[in-house]
Amino acid sequence: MNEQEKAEVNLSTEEKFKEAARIVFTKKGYAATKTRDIAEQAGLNLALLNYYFRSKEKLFEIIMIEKVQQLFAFISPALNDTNTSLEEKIDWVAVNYIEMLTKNPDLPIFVLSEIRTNPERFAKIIQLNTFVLKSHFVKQLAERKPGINPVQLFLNFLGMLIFPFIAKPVFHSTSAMSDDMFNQLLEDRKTLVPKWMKLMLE
Amino acid sequence: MNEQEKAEVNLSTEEKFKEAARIVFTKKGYAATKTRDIAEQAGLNLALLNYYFRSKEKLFEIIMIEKVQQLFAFISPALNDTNTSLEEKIDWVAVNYIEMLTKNPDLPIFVLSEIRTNPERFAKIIQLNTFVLKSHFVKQLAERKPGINPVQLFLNFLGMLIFPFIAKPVFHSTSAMSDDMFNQLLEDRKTLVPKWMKLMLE
DNA sequence: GTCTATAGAGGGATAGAC
DNA sequence: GTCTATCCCTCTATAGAC
Repeated sequence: MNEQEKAEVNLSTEEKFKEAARIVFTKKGYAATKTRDIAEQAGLNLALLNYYFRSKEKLFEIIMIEKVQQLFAFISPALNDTNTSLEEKIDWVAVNYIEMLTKNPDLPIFVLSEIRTNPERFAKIIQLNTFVLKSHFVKQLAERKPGINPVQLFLNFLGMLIFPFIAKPVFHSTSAMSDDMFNQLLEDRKTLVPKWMKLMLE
Repeated sequence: MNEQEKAEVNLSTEEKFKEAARIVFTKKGYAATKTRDIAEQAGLNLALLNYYFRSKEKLFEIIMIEKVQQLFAFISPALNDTNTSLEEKIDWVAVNYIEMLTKNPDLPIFVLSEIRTNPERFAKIIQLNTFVLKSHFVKQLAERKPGINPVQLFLNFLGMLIFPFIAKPVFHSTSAMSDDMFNQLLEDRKTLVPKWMKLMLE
């Protein structure tokens, strides 16, 4: 038994539930997830879930806060770095965001569809103004292209990074593209997206 | 009572259920929708739903086929028109797709998240190869930019059109943007997206 | 902390009267 | 075709033994 296996076995009961909840909630969404699914995934007794987290709803909120952070706050420090140029931000975010999303391909559609289903719940979690829409990155966009709403360019940037992951299930369900082809496409995007963004800035 | 009101009142019971189901399924998703919600929305007795459609699942499939058609097949004829240039296709699709999605803003995230939750179900519905990935549009992209996978450019095009609607709930839940601002942004996109696409083709 | 058993509510579906 | 009443299963949550 290696160190990682030991670590997994030695996870606290609470942490085992959270890890199981991450997997099941992300895959099925809140409404379609049964507490029994989570207990089974965790290999633990169902009654313990309520002992540790009081309710399905409370456990979901814990996971959801994590996931929203992961999706939005991941790029926030880079976007707000006052010491980097617009081009440097674009290059860094494209590569690192695509890598993070490749490891968590269901993350965007999970978070965005749960927000749509229950928007009120998320007003408190997301501080979009601070993190993103008033970021240094958006200020730099506004300076570079004064005639255009910087949100337009920001949407293009995020869209070009995130949309392939949103559309992925369509390719999959139709067998229109193999996993290898899709991964190659994403790998190419790490350099292509910055190239296209810079075209839009000229 | 005007003609339209008459038409609504005179809808068949079956059609009233379908109209109610469109609204509720699209807003909440399959798992979170109760058959009682649909009956209430339709102003009809719950037992009738099963009389007409046998089950929630069967009613959902009927609505889902419609919605998938609406999202994908809407642009298919334009993309497969052998008499129009690449630029003409881009111009037409951008304007008309944004207009259709403005009337159905929940359509993309609804369809894409249901496909993710249950991919098998959709293999039969979507003929992506024919409709989209092997379209005349993609062939034209491949000819224009021989060095690059045309799917990359196609993803950018669809992403720039669809992503704002996917991200809309985020702006909304954070009150980061008013409805008017968002609509103006979409209106501007009808000419901006074609402009950006043509930059990528040079 | 962990288990079994079960309460209690919700939701899909149907029987049967009209 | 449409209604009321209700079946019955599933799911969340808790009581209570260990």
